[in-house]
Amino acid sequence: MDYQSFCQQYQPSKKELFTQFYHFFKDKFSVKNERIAVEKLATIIEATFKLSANQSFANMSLRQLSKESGLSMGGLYAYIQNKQQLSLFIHEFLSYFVIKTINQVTNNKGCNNLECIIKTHIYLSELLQPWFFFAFMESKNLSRDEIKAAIQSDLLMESKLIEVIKCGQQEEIYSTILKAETVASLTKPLLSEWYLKRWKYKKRGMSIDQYCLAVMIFIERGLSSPHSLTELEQS
Amino acid sequence: MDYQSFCQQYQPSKKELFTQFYHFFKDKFSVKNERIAVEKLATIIEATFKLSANQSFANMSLRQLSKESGLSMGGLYAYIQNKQQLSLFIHEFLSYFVIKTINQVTNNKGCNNLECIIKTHIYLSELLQPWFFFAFMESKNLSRDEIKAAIQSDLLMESKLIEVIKCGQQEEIYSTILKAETVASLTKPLLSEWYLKRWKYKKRGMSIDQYCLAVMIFIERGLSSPHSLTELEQS
DNA sequence: AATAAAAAATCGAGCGTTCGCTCTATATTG
DNA sequence: CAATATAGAGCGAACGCTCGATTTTTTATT
Repeated sequence: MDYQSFCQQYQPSKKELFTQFYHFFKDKFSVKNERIAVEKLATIIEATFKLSANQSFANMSLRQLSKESGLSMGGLYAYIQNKQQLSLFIHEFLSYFVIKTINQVTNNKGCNNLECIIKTHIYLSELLQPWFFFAFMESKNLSRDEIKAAIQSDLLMESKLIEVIKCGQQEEIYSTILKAETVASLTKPLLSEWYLKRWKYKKRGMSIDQYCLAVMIFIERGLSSPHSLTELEQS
Repeated sequence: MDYQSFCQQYQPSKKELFTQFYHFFKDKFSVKNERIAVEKLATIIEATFKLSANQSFANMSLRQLSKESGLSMGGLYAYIQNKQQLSLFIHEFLSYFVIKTINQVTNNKGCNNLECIIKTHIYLSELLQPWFFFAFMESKNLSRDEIKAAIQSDLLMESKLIEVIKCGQQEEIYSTILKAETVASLTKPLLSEWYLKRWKYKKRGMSIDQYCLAVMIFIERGLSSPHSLTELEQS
């Protein structure tokens, strides 16, 4: 599986994505016309990502947002009840969408190896990069319960990682020096790295599939050389 | 070297730290009495960390800050010219302090191996955890030039990592499958992980030296088992 | 197919509040 | 008693948000 084939199967169009978004929070919007709502929601959310990336969500004013998304203040408030709900919408929908996609992928193919789980997450974070970036950087606005809900996709990911690592350890493909839980915890920031520092790898000319390959090598054998490993075995 | 011995040599007392802070920006403060200034600066900066961690720097009002630090609005403004300068002070001083300490450590001992560099950074980020956390999460307030200055310590760290990895590759201790630059880029988020998710490892009962050991094993050999490596060599 | 009535969607000036910040009066210090 | 440090009410600006007026879209009727 490479990024291109993943896209063909799982990449939603903008319209599809925000149609799902609309239905997920349907009763919260005063706008009943789906066609209009989906279109406006897309511009609002994308404007939110743009402004938040530049100046953070807290520093973004709703006047700026209304200007950037081409709506008036009143028009904006047909889609949100208040500012912090906008942040909540993004967190909640992303968590829902990630969980859904991960379950889809792991059910469809026999996705019970480390490479598949890791690629799925990195590919997904590429498709929804602004969402992932926002969710990581703007979690301060949430209450305790809201955080708990938004973190579910993260916990699912971690449990999937632990599962396949433990499996590999039982089959003696993987070392048991480090606990599976520890390896999973150290793997996660390698996944976040891709959507947090995307400009860095773009600048460096590293493609997403090259990055995935590097991460896989890094996790599965690190810096170990044939030479150094014989020493390790002796100790 | 373990954390305790690092602390004995490099941990500054609160007073020492903020005395350095005071002198670094001396001409920017209207308060001339060092004893008073150092004490007040400590409470202001620590209050900033506390409030920013809860609600982000942007959502922190200066009225909250003055209350939390026990000063009036006027008193507060004897130490800062404006709100965003407070954020800038923290970024600039941390960068200065990190560069200074890394240079100290790498000069004192022959610190030319990966373990020493990595431990130095993790230990330092433990000593100054709120500073590192703040610098990571609150970089949006800075202008382009200010970012460029604040990022210097990061670039120094990366270049040190690349240096020792290349060295290990030349000595054939380390594999050359991944470029040293790539390994360094993947190593950095493992260092950030410690100060970004510190509660997670505290909850799990993992000490800082256990974490360092895990990171070293992860980087130097990943999940490779004796069994799997013979396969790798054949391919 | 044209048109009128009803419903839905949008507008934007205006409300009360809070913000960053200032400045003079007061308290503290050497 | 100077010089220094702090207090906190007050300023204009910008904030989140509301709500009656207006425009756009849908529905009903000819």
